[in-house]
Amino acid sequence: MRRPLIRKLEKFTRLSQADKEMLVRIAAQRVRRFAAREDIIHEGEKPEFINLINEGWACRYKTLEDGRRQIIAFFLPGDLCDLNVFILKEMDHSIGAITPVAVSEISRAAFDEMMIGHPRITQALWWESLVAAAIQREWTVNLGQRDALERMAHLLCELFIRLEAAGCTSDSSCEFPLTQTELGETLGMSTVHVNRTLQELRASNLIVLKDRTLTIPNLQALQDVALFNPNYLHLDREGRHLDANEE
Amino acid sequence: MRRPLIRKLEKFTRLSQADKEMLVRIAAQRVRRFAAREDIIHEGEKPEFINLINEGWACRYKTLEDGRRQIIAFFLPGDLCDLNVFILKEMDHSIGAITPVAVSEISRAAFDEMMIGHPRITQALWWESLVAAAIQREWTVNLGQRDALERMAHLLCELFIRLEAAGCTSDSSCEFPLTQTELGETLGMSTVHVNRTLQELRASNLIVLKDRTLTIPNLQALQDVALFNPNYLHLDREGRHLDANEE
DNA sequence: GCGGCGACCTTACCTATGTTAATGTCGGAC
DNA sequence: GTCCGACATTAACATAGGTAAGGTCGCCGC
Repeated sequence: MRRPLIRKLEKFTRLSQADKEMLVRIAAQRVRRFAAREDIIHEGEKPEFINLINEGWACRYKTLEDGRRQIIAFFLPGDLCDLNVFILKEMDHSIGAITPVAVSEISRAAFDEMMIGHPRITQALWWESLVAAAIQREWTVNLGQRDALERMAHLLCELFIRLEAAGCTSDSSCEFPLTQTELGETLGMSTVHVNRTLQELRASNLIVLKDRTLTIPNLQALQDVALFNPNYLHLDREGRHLDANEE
Repeated sequence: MRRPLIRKLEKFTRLSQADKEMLVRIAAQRVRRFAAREDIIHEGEKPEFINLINEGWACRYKTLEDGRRQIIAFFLPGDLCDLNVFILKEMDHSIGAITPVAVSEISRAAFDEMMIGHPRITQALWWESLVAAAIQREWTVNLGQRDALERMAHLLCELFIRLEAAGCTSDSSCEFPLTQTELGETLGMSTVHVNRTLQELRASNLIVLKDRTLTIPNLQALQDVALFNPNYLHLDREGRHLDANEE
């Protein structure tokens, strides 16, 4: 069985056996499953748990009064929703499943226990939440400055690299469940233009996207058209070059 | 002397006298001043402190290789830069002064001391960082879904309400130091279009903007054109209706 | 087997916003 | 007092991307 959270956190720091057991235990209790398109939590509800995505893809989204919808973030396997959300009185956005998902609910008590007894996990979770914030900032840059082609390319690079960190890719391919409508809601463009843009990336041999599978034959080339700089993902562990025996 | 941080945190919770003294003490040590346009910290540097803006406006920004610049967030008096940034190896963006600013540097040690001895402050700082994340999400929605007029109106509403929470407004006016170029870099539009959009808001009597002063004669009306919903700022304190004696 | 539906693709046309460039205004340096 | 730079404004024109409409295909329920 894959443990995407552990795999991801180890990009940041080494975890002890006890740390890993703790994380497995946390992820095992209170697992809920949702069908594709189902809401995990809805705007206005009181948040009671930290959600951890174990399997599948989910997203944050927000809907304006007049129906326009914006996808604000994607949650991939191993992603945590919001450390400490329970401080807030109510959700200001919704979280919905994109594919069928398995989610672990982490209670306030379990979270506090972890923070006290496992300083390395605490550090690693801080890191993961700082990275999540950095991703959100990069999306701001993406929407504000890049044109449609760059924007799409950037999103694909990011998702691919994040999936890789969670151990959800093989070679240069990954599952890719997003519809063109969802891509449009993410990138702030119409489905028509999403289609045009994907065609353009295909025509340049930058991507192969078919049957919910994405292949990126030359990631560097795609990064180049996206003006993609992976530094915001903070995946380079302190002293990583010393750990030749990994990956 | 104003204490915008204390004022803001009290929107979330009541602080004890000891809490307030702690915050004053923290804000007093290691104060640095920067001129307008100067960088407080630059992309690539190692973050060593949490920065607290005491006076003036600053911003996060990021520059693409080809020179395009996106302003990612504004820091107003009382805003903290990033809890726990020192976990990261290097900054993935820069923070620059917009006006002359006074910044308090909070060391890792001072931060830890506060976390241990002052649980209410800890809670309040968590709240402030969750709100900062919510603001970043709302900017994603803003750039993705709203058109130029809505986008500008939304930004103005947000800034005004945040300044109000920090005690930096009087009646329906506030200082407003942003140039049209900066507004463009924030909202992902050209300066020409920023100008057109401001003219339109002025013509509808939604704003008065002159000599670096912004007046919003009817905030509700501006919120209506922006499709602005203040819930993401989480300014309504638990049981606020019980505290009739405030504000 | 048929009707319906959702994902996807396509075309033709239209508009919000960008680009370029000229002009205006104001405050500071000398 | 004049020169200069920063900022604001305006106009004329260009284009990226939106809208509307329709078509194809595969899948599911009955």
